[in-house]
Amino acid sequence: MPELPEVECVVRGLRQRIIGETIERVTVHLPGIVRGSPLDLAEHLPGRTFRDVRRRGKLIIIGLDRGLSLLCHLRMTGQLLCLPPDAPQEKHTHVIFHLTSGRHLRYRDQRQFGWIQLAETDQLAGHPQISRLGPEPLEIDREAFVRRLRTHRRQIKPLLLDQTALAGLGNIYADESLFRARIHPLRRASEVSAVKLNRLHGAIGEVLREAIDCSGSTVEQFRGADGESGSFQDHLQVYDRQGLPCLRCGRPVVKIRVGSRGTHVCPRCQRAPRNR
DNA sequence: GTCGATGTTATCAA
DNA sequence: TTTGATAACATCGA
Repeated sequence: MPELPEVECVVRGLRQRIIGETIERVTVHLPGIVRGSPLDLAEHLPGRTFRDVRRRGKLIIIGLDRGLSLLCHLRMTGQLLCLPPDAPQEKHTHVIFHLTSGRHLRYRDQRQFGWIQLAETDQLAGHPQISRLGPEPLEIDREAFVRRLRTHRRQIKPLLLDQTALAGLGNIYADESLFRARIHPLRRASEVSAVKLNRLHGAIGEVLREAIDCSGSTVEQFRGADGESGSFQDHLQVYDRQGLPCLRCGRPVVKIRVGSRGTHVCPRCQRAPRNR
């Protein structure tokens, strides 16, 4: 669930709530969630203070004092929640950071695909999770975006989902962006016209910004850092609208499979490539 | 009960 | 270079 807009909202929420807070102790209930040694958390974190919270692609980077950082990837169902200590401990709560104010920073993850990792702040640039990421879709300019995409012969949707090509898009916003740009997801990137790639750059920026303004999409169970839901799911134009009329032309939206991902398209607005 | 699907990504084989 | 399958896991709906 959490793609760039959702992760951005979590980051903003955390920024409000944990900067300046100090960690008192850490309890790890499911060691598998922690990359590296889970014992390191309990050993190195007490006494550290949160300095800043950033995002790179879908990765959350939490800076602590004295040279340490905490990386967190939510993958499918991860949640980072900053809550009062008396908030009921929900199912699938795997790690709890007890803060000196008494509040808790809790990591929850139903499917347990996400992870937390301790890293040295000055080594972050070379960290494999970070160094291989493509450009930020909200920062790359139009020319560079077009240049970058059209060098690939791949189908455009799997390319958009490839975090080394562009960092932060997931299934929902890939479908929404392609719909807005009126590009069929099976089109080879190298065969999409410059006009349409330009339009795609604009569409991605629009849809991501709108989603951030709506606090993200709560499609399954996404929630921000204080447990709030997003509302962008009410603005989705194709995602999960199979069988419903296209908002542009009225023809039914169809769901197909692209690169083994469920994919939503309007067959009239997004013309399929001839071959296949 | 069983099957298929679910927003992510790493890895392996073709 | 690109693709497809598989796997990690829990849950929901048909």
